[in-house]
Amino acid sequence: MTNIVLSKSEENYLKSIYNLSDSGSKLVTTNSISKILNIEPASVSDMIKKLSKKNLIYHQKYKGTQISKNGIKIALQIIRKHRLWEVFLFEKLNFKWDEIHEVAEELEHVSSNQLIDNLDKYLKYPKIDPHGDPIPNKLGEIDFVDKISIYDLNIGQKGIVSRIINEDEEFFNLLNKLKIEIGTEVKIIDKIEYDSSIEILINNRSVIISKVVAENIKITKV
Amino acid sequence: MTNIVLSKSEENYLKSIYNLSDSGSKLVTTNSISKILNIEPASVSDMIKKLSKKNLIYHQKYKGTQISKNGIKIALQIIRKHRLWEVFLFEKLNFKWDEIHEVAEELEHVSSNQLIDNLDKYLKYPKIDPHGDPIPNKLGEIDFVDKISIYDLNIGQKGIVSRIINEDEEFFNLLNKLKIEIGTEVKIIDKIEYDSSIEILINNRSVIISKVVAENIKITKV
DNA sequence: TAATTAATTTAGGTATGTCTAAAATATTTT
DNA sequence: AAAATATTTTAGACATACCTAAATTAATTA
Ligand SMILES: [Mn+2]
Ligand SMILES: [Mn+2]
Ligand SMILES: [Mn+2]
Ligand SMILES: [Mn+2]
Repeated sequence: MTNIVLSKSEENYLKSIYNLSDSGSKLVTTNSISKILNIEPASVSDMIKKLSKKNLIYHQKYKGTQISKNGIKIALQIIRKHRLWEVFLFEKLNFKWDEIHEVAEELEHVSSNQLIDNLDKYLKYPKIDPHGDPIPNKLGEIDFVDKISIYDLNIGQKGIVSRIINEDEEFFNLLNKLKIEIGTEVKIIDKIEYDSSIEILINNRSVIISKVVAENIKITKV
Repeated sequence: MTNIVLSKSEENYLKSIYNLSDSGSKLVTTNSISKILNIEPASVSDMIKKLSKKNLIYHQKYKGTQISKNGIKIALQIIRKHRLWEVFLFEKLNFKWDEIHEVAEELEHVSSNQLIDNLDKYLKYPKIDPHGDPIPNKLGEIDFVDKISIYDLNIGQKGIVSRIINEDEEFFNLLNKLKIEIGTEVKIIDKIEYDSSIEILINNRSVIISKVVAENIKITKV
């Protein structure tokens, strides 16, 4: 139980690498990390060396980076903290959908196990965060996640919105406008060939959403 | 309303300088800052230069440091955050008296005005933290604080415990053992000349506490 | 396959916040 | 008022986490 202490930077890298790797399965490129963290590739190379030395990732020069078992464990704990804080901000402090992510990005680095476990209990052990993302438990166990988006449905099919991928403010504004939230039922009315946009039915209103938007809204088939 | 962004270090220095200065009235020595932050005097000198340049403190070489009006304003906001988080941890997350300070020391540096204002509202605008210290409001206004300790009472006088100065774990353990908390009534039975300790009555039990302990428990005269 | 382009790493540099050792100044003791 | 001691500052280093520019390697295109 030797609890390694990582810097805020190291934690952010680890979380990003985990997210980019599809839960640890894929190799991650230096450039992709650079883009997601807004840090130059040269600096990413530096940090990759550092995390490799700590055995949190494996790295082959010029080939790519893979997160280690231990790295995954730590990444999941950071994600757990991030999502629990998001629940807290949303449910208890009345933050809006698009306001929680940025603050959680800071709170996730406060390092106290007691803090996060008591918060978990206080929130009654939530299974998902306000965007529908699953919250790992204390042991790092995490629920299955819906992989089908609105874009994958056929005409006539129905789905319940279960997860919102993108956390941009712009995207949330659009969802608010469309009155789409976790639990909303959608039905595919038409698929428009011309620009791959999709006509859907929400609460008996018909709207057209672009392909990108449709792909960013995961659903459970009904 | 140009909100200056300070580093965690700068914030900690500013808070310490404010605390050491008796709310801004006294000059603060480099050594005293060094001791309280556990940082070498040479490093403190460096930071003093930095904060001076930002006009948060005034400094005369070899003479001492005074916190500026602006510095006080910022220090009070950090203290506000610290104490509100302590209330949250104590009341909502069931932390013990002696566990809250360390975690609040980290949470106080999360920089979101919305976060702290919503937290304040959620906690129903508490006036004091779990140690009895007053919480500055959004404008930095702070209530009068009791300056009389148990040690200052005469034999036969009564007081209500209003504030606990020291935040050491050891000290809290002692208070728990003595069953002293905020609101407890104490009455001075005797003053023991030999070692300046004091015999007091708590809930009809008589105990003897040392001078140091008596000085660290502030009271309101009854 | 050779040339070009893209991705990645290395080399060398900067700001921040700390340190130790030495110099400068202030305070206390004799 | 010297001398001794204590406090504070300066000088020079170091780790962290970034950067830009150049070198290396890989991938793509001609
Ligand atoms: Mn988020
Ligand atoms: Mn983060
Ligand atoms: Mn405290
Ligand atoms: Mn602090």
